[in-house]
Amino acid sequence: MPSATVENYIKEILILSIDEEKEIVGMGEIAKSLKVAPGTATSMIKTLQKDKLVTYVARRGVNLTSKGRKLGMGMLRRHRIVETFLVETLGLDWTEINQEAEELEHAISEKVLDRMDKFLGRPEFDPHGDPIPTKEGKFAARRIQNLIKCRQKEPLTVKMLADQSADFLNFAREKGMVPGAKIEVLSRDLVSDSVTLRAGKTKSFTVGTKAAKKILVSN
Amino acid sequence: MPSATVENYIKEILILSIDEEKEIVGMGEIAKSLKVAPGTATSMIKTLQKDKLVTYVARRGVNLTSKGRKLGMGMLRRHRIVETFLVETLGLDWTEINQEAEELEHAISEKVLDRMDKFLGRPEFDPHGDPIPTKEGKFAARRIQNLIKCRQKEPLTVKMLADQSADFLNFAREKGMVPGAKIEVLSRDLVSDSVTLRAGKTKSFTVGTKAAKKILVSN
DNA sequence: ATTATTATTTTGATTAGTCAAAAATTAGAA
DNA sequence: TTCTAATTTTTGACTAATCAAAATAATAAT
Repeated sequence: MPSATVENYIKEILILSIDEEKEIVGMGEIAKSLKVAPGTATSMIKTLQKDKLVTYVARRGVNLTSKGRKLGMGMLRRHRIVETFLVETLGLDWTEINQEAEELEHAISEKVLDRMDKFLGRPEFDPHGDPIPTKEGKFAARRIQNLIKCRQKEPLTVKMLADQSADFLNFAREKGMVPGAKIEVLSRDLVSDSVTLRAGKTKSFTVGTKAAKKILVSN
Repeated sequence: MPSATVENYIKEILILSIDEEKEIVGMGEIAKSLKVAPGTATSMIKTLQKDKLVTYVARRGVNLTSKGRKLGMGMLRRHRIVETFLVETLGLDWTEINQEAEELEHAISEKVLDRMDKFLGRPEFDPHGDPIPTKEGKFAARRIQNLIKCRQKEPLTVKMLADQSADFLNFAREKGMVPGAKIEVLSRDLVSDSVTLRAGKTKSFTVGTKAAKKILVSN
């Protein structure tokens, strides 16, 4: 049985490699995202290598083995099912669930996880719109994402508005961003903290990144 | 924040002191129930003492301080709410929940616990019939009832047999209905004047209402 | 091509929790 | 009471995970 620490390292390496769309992850990134000293990461990676969860070339980086990838996907599955449960069943706010899930994901047995999954109706996406891996470790085909992460200059469909305040919903409707509407991201600029987009055939407009994160779309 | 290990020691000391109805718990008992070497228990107790969770006199035994008792009751509360959730919501069998709860009780935040408690309707007893401490660390009073009045399809604990005749006591013992035994009422039928029940995991059987009134149980 | 900067790895220490086995103490039996 | 047996405490050692700081290697800058 891998320890909670091992599970965290593997999950983090998987997330980093998905986010940056590359196989090899640098030692610095790992240490930084797990908030440990760089030397700690190095020594931990060596034990992960002994356990055949990663391959590692000194001063190059780390790569998940298929065993490691399987474990990582399992952790992502746990994490996201737990998050979904916290929002759907217990009514927590989706801004506070990550922290909670971070603890629970290590404590929950395969059996309880499966029951929870069943209870929730085998959801495919978590409350952030991220896909929940299947038991076999594969992602569901479509990806629900926000306007910061999604690809640009591609047709997208609004799936959900992750802010239920009347102000926000009114603004969204006014601009034509209702669930089901077709929109497109024209450009993004993190310096000016803005995203420019067009809904349907209307005039393009610009929103801040905070608002953009609340607009969930699928491709 | 106490570690999971500390939480386990304190919970176990509380359980032992409740079970045996005495304040002071011996080192041997602690080591045995936690399955650690005796020396390990001794050294751990010393750190618990430094944290003011127990008082300890060498070669005498261990006693919870009010701080320790509060923590212990909190753990019992966590454990029992989680168990209730596993049975009520996820449909696990009440024979397998202890192990699961043992892990989850350390990972669950106060907030999630409270939401879970609310979701379950603030239950007073767990699936084993043990009382769930309140947030203030007090037990709800147990309700002692006979098999006619008690609720069906719920685990119950035999408390007392209200007929001291040898015949009746022999019959009861033969069926496994000794004080402390876990039983469950499967069905009641006043027309045929009978109550069907099961003691532990044995085969179910049926008794008349007159006998059923003499079997006192608590939930 | 050197030097300066940045990233990574080593080294030596620390903490929590554990065990095995030796030493000490208490309790029980003769 | 005195000796044996059981219990408890001490001691020394070990593992997992961590950090700080020194040593090393790779990258970027001049």
